[in-house]
Amino acid sequence: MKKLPEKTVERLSQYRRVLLKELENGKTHIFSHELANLLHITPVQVRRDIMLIGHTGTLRKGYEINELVKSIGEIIDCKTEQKVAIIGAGNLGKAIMGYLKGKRTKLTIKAVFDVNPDKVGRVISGIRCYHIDEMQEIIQKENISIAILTVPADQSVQVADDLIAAGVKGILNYTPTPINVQPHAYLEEYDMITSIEKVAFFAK
Amino acid sequence: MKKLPEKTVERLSQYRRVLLKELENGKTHIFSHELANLLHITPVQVRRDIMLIGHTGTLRKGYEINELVKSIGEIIDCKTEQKVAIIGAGNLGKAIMGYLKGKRTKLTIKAVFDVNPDKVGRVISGIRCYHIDEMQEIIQKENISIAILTVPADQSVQVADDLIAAGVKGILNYTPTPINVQPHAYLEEYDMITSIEKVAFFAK
DNA sequence: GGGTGTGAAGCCGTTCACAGCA
DNA sequence: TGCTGTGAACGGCTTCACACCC
Repeated sequence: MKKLPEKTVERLSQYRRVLLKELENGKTHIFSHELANLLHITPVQVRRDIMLIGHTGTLRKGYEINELVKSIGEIIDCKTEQKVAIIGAGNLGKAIMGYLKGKRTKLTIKAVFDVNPDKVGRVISGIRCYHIDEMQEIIQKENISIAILTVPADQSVQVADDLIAAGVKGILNYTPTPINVQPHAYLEEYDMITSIEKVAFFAK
Repeated sequence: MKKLPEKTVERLSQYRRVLLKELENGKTHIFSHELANLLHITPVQVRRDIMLIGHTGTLRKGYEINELVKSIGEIIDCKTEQKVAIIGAGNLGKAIMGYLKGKRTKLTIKAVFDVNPDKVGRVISGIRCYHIDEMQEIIQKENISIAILTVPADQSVQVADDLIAAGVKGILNYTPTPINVQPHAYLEEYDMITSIEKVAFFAK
């Protein structure tokens, strides 16, 4: 499989989610323009993405939803379970735990880390909270490969370095401070303040 | 001023934030490569963005930080204050309130809306929480132009329609359900689950 | 020499236009 | 006819390469 464009990967994740919902509604087949409407994109885009994962569509009734979901899973899911840690048990960290709760994904949150003694040792949304000093040890022991950073801005660089040193392969940084990682690791950064200012700008 | 690229607007927001921090540290001038390093991007990118806002750099010592911050503000800030509402006072909504708290922006959060009776009528992070049934009335009365959507997925479409009907000009949708808006309004969508799955994919 | 400003080239992602198939 | 699959054109953003200036 040649490399998939980033945007295609994002959309595949969304396709799968709406397809699963359609399955629950009893639908078995779907046309590219139907899937496109659900996500407010173009049918060509949908067909192009599906083409890229090598799933060749079907005969007369569009795509067979079950098959398509399976094809997407074969592409974007890891064969082995991927373990996730959330660093920072503040409001954002808790929000993310809530979102991932009971989702049909191959991702499992194994630990959350914080420094607040009221949280350390407790179980939050079903996830055990450890002190951040134990982070590297637990990440290695549990073989956690993905980390989501929701710590205060001034700590993100240090924490990110520790994460990479502990062997994490992917970091999602929700901190406003940019970090960087070894080239063998993947980094995605998202800054809410920037997004809000962007909306404000284009809303003028 | 011709239209600015979306990506440039995002970076301008980040430039300003790190520039303000540098000012606090006593720096008065900065080179494009220094600013670039702080954000892990290229110096050319920085110069190109600055060129696009018409701020022509300075003599020997790089850019005068004060001037640059002012130029950015003139471009991305509205002359008049822009008012923001957060719809949904869950963990994510509270996280956003916290981030915007005491930030030096022209944006002010005027209200938060929820259905939970434990929250309605209370003041959360300094912001008054109203019942969502009052949303349209208050948005019009307060002249709120920007809304941030953090409600449960099944309510986002209805809420978005109500927001647009009430005259909101920009929506930032953190809900996993795609919405759409009249062409005169600006919409930005961000789906955390998708981002996590994307990181997981590229971390393999 | 070491910085900025910028036309031109390159890259990535989307859309067009159309062939092919049931 | 109405859908899928796809080469080719297009557009936006980034990078290259270089002119210019202190």
